[in-house]
Amino acid sequence: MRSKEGGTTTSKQDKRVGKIRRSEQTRRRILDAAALWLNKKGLAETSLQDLADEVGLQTASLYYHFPSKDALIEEVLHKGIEIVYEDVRRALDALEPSASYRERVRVAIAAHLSSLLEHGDYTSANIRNFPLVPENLREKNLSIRRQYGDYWRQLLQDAQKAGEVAPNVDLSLVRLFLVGAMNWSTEWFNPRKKSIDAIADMICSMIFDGIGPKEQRPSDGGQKRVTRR
Amino acid sequence: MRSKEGGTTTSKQDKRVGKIRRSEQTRRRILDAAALWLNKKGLAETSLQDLADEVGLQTASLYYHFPSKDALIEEVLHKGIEIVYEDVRRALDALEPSASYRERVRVAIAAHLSSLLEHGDYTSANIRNFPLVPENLREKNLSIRRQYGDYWRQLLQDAQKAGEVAPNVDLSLVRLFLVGAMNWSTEWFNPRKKSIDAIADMICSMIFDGIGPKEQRPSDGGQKRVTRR
DNA sequence: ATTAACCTATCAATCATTCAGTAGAATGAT
DNA sequence: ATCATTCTACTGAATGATTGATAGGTTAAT
Repeated sequence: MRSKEGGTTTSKQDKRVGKIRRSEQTRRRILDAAALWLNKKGLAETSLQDLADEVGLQTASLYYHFPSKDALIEEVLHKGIEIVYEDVRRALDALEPSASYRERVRVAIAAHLSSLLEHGDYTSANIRNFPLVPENLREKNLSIRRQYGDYWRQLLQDAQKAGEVAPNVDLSLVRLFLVGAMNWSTEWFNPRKKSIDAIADMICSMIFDGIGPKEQRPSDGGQKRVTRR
Repeated sequence: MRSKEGGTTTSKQDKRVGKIRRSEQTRRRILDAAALWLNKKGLAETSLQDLADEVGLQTASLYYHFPSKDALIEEVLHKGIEIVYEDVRRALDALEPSASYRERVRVAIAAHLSSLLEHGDYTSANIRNFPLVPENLREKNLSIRRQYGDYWRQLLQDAQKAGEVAPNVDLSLVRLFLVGAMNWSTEWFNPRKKSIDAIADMICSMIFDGIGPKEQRPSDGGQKRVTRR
């Protein structure tokens, strides 16, 4: 997020050290407004006029901060996955190394859902708009999307290697299926009905144990088997 | 599909009995073109100009067949779910009454996927555009969507009553999860990689048996338990 | 001769974008 | 401390292109 461009703490003749550049603020406000509108109305019904109104500017002023509408949208979309990716990775990194893979998957699901449904509009704006956004806007998104996909792939592979996923299971289908189901949650999620953690729990046991009737299964308490080698 | 309006076989002064009205054909072609564009480009980038070009008409001519763009889009969207709903119901009705619920679910999944990925653009146009389409276009869709949801709800409830789904499973989450995952398949499905039937099979056993390692599970052959009372 | 099916021409509205300007803050020179 | 200059952040007006939509005319089949 604070990576590119020297930005606030530039070296040469930037006297306002601790202060944030004024334009940085409105730039951010424009992006926020765009994420909001993209998420609520979709790209089809998000005009620069709408964004300018939301921020309290003239449409022409947006061009001081962004070279084009496409560039603006692109940045919102990029932030979208970047945020999910970071959230999920951070959540997994925070786990103890002894955590089972089942627990890891559960945490990853919860983090993805939380990022999608609670943390602002960027993530959901991305997920909801990406499928039908013009190709030229998608291009810059593809690389980081692939990275995120690989991250999940790796997680599931490790789980399988550790014996926590049956060896005959097609991981790529599991991944697509799981991510798809999570992404679709923007369409039905209602925070007053069920918490994200509860949903993540249920999805996890559904994925691992299935919904079929259990036969004997000696009720070993479940997740604390710590199968690492 | 053939419900409203007397249509082709009207009573009074309609001489061409077996023949299809000329306008019916082009009307259909317009709808087809709309479904195609909606699916490929999305509503944002589907203009009446595009549709007219695709069909070989002038944009003004579209207004002979439809009162407005909204009405045209609405009809495409409506046909969308209508088709899935019918496909799934037909597939289930074709099963022998002795079929297990697991088999029923498998067939329902296959039918939904097939309708979504193989049978023309209407279904996928609906699924992909609905989330971000303006509200006034969604209204007429909601009723039939709810019906289709109820249909799945009923199927899963029956399965649970019959003992083929564990009693403690939250069916509404299963349904939302399953439908979401299926609907997302438009984003990744590749017919050359895996057939729809194969995918349906895998999803089904994933949902019922889970991906976790199997313990003893006496390999009873599976689906032929016929639990109908 | 009537009607069904489509066309030409045109409409106002909205779209993203450009450009010339400007108020006010920051800067530098005195 | 004062004044002139430069730069930042924005405005106002206008651009051409495209949008959905309307009105009136034309053709072809019955």
